[in-house]
Amino acid sequence: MVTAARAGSRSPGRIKGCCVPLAPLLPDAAADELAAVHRALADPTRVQMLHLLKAASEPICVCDFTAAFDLGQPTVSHHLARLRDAGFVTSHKQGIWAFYRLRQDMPAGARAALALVP
Amino acid sequence: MVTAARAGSRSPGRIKGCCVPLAPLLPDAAADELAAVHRALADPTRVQMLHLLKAASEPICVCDFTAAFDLGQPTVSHHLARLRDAGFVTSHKQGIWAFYRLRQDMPAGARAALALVP
DNA sequence: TCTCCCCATCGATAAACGTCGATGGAGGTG
DNA sequence: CACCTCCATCGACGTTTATCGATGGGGAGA
Repeated sequence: MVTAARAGSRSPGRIKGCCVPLAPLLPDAAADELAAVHRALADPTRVQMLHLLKAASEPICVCDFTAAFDLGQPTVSHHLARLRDAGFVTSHKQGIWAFYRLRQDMPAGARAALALVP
Repeated sequence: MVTAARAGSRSPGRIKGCCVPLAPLLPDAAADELAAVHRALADPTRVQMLHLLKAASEPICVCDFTAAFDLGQPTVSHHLARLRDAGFVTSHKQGIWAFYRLRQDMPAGARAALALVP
């Protein structure tokens, strides 16, 4: 309702200066998914992890992350799991070690967000 | 330390299959700032708000957001304040109403993140 | 086999966050 | 003036999140 009139001048039915018609909202699923992708990048440690992975030519093992971040190993594992759940990385075990790399078939939203990381 | 040897073949001092040299980390300030920008988009309501603002040709008043989101007015105000603190929007009061619009001089990080919102 | 190392998971704790109801100020309208 | 609307802030509550220490499994090496 309310067909407008922000100009404040003529035009009847609404002397009020607000209540412009708005664009339709995004589908809830789209907004939730976008928010989820950004939540994965909402922590400096995970930003750094993706930065390292973008710069690396080979998969990086958890022990390297643990050495780089001055954080406990369970915390590092936790962050990597979040990046994996958000679709940014995959892991594979090789002998004793677990290696993480950027996913090749990264979801579109994740790929776009990753482009913002130096 | 540890000059490498991922190939697993020759080269002494490290038969281990991990511990590749990593790229330098981002400056802490850069990682924190990036994380802060993404944290602002880490909620579906704020994603929708930016979506509406991108589509709007004029500033949007708080009462419109309140009507659009099925949330209490204090909550809407809270989200808008977060978007402002993150550098996405500015507000100005006009009579009784408070209008929000995208900042023209948006920080580079915010501008890039905003591009991900449809 | 026994032992050590790497790592994912669990449980706990403190901080941050989203939401609400209540309050109060600023600005129109009568 | 008194009254009403709009909105920012405050205090509180429940949920999520980041972090840690402890635990346990899986693989390598002695």
